[in-house]
Amino acid sequence: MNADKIPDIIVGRLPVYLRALQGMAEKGMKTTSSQELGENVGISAAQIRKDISQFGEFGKQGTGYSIPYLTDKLREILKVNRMWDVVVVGAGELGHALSRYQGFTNRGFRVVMVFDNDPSKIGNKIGEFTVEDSASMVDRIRNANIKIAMLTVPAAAAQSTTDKLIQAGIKAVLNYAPVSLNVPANVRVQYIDPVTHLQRMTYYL
Amino acid sequence: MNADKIPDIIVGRLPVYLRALQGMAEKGMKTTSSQELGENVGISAAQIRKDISQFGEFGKQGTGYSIPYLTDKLREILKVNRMWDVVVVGAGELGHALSRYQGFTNRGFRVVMVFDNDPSKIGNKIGEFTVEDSASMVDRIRNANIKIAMLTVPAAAAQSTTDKLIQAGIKAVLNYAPVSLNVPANVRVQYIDPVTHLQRMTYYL
DNA sequence: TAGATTGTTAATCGATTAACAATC
DNA sequence: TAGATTGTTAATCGATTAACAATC
Repeated sequence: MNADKIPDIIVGRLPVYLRALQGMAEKGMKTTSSQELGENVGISAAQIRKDISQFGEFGKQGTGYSIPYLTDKLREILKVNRMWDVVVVGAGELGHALSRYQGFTNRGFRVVMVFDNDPSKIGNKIGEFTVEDSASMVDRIRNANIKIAMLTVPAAAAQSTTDKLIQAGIKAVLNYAPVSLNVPANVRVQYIDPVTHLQRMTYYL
Repeated sequence: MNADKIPDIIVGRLPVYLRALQGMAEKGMKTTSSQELGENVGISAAQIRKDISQFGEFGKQGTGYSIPYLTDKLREILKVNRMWDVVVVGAGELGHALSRYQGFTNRGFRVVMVFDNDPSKIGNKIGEFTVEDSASMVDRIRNANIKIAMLTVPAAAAQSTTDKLIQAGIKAVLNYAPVSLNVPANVRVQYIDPVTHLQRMTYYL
């Protein structure tokens, strides 16, 4: 469990393994092998064994990996064996969809607040949430000790909103705005921009 | 322009460069350097020069890169100097948001059809679109010669829907369902699962 | 011109794969 | 036991960085 020099590229594959294992569990499977898991996720068996073995010896020769056990271990490693509170910033259609998404809770996350700076949106209901004024965002996030934000504001507002989030103590940003963000080294950003993903595929068409 | 042995990891960075250049152009900038572009996107200047030089000599010593010229070249390389028709499969909240997203058209894509298999959704209007029955999907896509799909169906339906899309001639799938897809080698898949992105960050929290 | 910055080479660094002893 | 599969090592493969001549 040499927890501190694991390459990010390995960390990035663990959630994919975890997702596959949970899918297998739903099908009633009890064990799997690096071979089978690899076929499921499109990664070589050798790499899967190598990745997993960075964190401990979770398999058994001859029989492979216990799905519930490996699932538990991965959840522990990724720190999703708990519930993380998340804020949504930007109450447009995408923020709306994320706020109501049912797929977070059984994977370690729950949306707890939604913000926007548009007076015509502030106060609106989104499911159980009321859209709050961005003006109170920094205090609200800091007081609730929230560390994760999903950013669905327009590109032009993304950097300035991020700066505020960092002031508020946010350490992880899932950025849906189509723009690169500048953040301090102790803050993580992940990017979701459908267009960059599409453009990456058109190259091959 | 050795167009055929470019590593995928380089191809994957080009859309990010392109996005940054378009942002710079909007600010009225006319030229940039590998240094400046690198700071913008968080990549070393050396790597940016190396990546770009795989495709030609697009810069000038002493002055850097012309933003409009490099933009044109990247659009050409990525084949987004044209408009790609895209289908949305799954008319839930996310499919809804994607269907109405205004950010596609100026970056090479436009949604042209939306499908669902839920009778309560078929026939509904989403902006200018009418949700069509998935039963007619294969024919409709093949007849329109569409190559790109965005998949926003539930996880349980994702693989079978993908199989139909491939039958229909789809060659690129942007998969929002939280599951790995099995596809032939000539079909590309990109994954967008907010939870895997979040889990990749919680590791460091 | 002098200063700046590219394109490219060589060196370094890191990731993946193949292979197999250990062992369930 | 015999067969299967892990964990790990060494070899290979690929990506990144540093450095600098070329040149705008």
